[in-house]
Amino acid sequence: MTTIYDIAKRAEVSTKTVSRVINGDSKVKLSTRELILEIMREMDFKPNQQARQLRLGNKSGIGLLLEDPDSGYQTRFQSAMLHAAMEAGCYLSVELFSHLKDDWKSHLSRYIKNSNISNIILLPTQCDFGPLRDFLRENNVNCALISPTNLDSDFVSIAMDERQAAREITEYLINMGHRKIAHISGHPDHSASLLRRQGFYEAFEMHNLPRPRDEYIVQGDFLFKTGLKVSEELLKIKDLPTAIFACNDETAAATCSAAHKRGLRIPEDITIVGFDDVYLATAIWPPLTTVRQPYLEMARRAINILSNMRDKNDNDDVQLRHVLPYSIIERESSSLSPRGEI
Amino acid sequence: MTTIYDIAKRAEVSTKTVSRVINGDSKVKLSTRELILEIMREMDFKPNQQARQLRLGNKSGIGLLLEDPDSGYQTRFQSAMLHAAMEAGCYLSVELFSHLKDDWKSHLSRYIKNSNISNIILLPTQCDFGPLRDFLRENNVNCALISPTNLDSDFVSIAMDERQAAREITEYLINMGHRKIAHISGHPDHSASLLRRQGFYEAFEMHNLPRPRDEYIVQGDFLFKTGLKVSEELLKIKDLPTAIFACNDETAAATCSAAHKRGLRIPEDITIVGFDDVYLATAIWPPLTTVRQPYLEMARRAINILSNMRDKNDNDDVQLRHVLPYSIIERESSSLSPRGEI
DNA sequence: CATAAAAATGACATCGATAGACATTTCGCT
DNA sequence: AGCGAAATGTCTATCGATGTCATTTTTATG
Repeated sequence: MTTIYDIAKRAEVSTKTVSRVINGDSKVKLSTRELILEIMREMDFKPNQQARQLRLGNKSGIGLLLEDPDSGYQTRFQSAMLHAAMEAGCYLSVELFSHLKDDWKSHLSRYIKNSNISNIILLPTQCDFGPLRDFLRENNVNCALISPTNLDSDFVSIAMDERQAAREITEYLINMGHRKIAHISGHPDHSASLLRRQGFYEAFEMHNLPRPRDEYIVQGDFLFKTGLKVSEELLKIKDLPTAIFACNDETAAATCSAAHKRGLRIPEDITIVGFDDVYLATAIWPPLTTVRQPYLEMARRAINILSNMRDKNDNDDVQLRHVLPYSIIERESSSLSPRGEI
Repeated sequence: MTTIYDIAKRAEVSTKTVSRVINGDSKVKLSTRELILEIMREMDFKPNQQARQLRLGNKSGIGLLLEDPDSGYQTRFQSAMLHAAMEAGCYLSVELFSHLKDDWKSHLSRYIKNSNISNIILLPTQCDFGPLRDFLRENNVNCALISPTNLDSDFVSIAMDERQAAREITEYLINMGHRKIAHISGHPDHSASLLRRQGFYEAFEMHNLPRPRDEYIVQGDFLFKTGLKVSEELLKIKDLPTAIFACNDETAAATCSAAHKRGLRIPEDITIVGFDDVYLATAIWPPLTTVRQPYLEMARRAINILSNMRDKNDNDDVQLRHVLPYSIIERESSSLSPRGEI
């Protein structure tokens, strides 16, 4: 293993000077600096992080807690985070974690210490679990909360406007001539479910249209399986809706399956739109019209904030709340209302 | 920060004894050992890994290189690896990595040094990239190769029998009465493509059936998009096959889409089967009959081998080649041949 | 050219845990 | 009581990099 001693010897300087060069510390004569850099390159020297961080005492790792790797939403975020980390030249440590297990504290504290983590990114719905936030706060872990329901006075939150997005995609349906629009909502404990449903209703209000009847509002929970069950029920209604806004893409995909099963053509017979824009959205037929979460942008924001924070001491001027723009992605699962009338 | 000094003080023993307990070193009286363990638990003490590994000089991290997080296969493996790592009580560091970029070496060497990696799990097709293997070998990184084409005398390989699985699922189709069976093969550079196609042909030979005509064998590349294109072509053939064996689930899903588009019912009009059993397989309608890769079993094997290897010095007795059993998962995308005859 | 000020560099202790070489204590047993 | 084995302690060097403070070299100025 190459150490700064080897470099120092080759460069005929002291280890301290090499250290100075590594850390861009005080003034080192240009010629020595370049000589040392050249030698470091030649010998493919990378300072030992263990030793460095032992001495400096600063933890630096960024961790991402994943609850359910089967969820398209979490998968998408994970890959966006990995990309963003690569761009930023830092490393992300991904860990499966569930706050529902009763030994979550010891699990987490082991993880933090072993992986030298001082920054953690929390996804919904863990980002809203109070005891988790408190535990991390007590352990001096910085957090970035992705789309939290409740803000935190210490931690940065990065989100998109779920309600507005839901309103906008509903308005899109209204503008396509749809009036009989159903909604399959998400898990009642997730705030996103509420926000998306609120946005859905708002669109009707803004267009001075009556709210869809209760029959058209059914309860899902973001999962494909449940989506399949409830959408099968929904499609048994005699007076079928002409469009369905599903709380997320998994549910929308399930709705497509249910529609296919009943021999309904999409979008000719029924329009189906989703939310999130996960991979699944383009891996089914027809590809889903949906709301694209700004995954990469959110990931970049999170990674940059967290990796800059450790440099500064004054974290006071960090903007705590970030809302990033989403976009509506129009694909082939939606079309004009078949009757083309109100 | 709690150190062994704090523990020693509280337990009224020397740091040496604490160290002995931590490392299960020489004989420590049962009562003192338990006292110390109890105090460590109480004070939530975890030995500083930086210091420990700096002293011991043994790298320990296990890394997983991901090339394409959009691939269901890689996603599945990743989540299996995370699970297995959690079970084994170790940490997995996931990193996006492409051997196609020309700075892959420096990227990798930075990664290895920064994350303190001494074990890496390679998925197809990176596990067959010679220069990568050599580079890791030179850097004293232990590897576990998942489903490699070519074995390695230094590295463990963990695989399933792709050819036999392909044969078996084809036989399944034959036994269901299908004779006109098409195959969409994978990317020509992946050995899995070849193996799966060979298995496909083998099934016909074993049943003394003529090989399907060339028209029925088309070239895909494992991707949904390509699958959509080629399956659309395939379904234009006048004499349609009654079953299609797609090289993987993404391609099978695309084939389902193409079939839906043409108004074909699955499985009534056409049977479609995939390979891999990724999430997508159950997130489309109908859910796919497919071959299940033993993800978790392979992950466990890989993690266990790698994390045990660092304990022993004699790696000579490690079994180099592991072949794990797959299974055929029958779902609703397949049924008896519509004509029920030969 | 002398000399103070500024710039560049070096010697050494230190971070937390470990281990080697011994010294010392405790304990069970005859 | 006394012996030997087991248990534990003391002291110190070490891993690789960096902070503190002292020292050397260079530069500027009268």
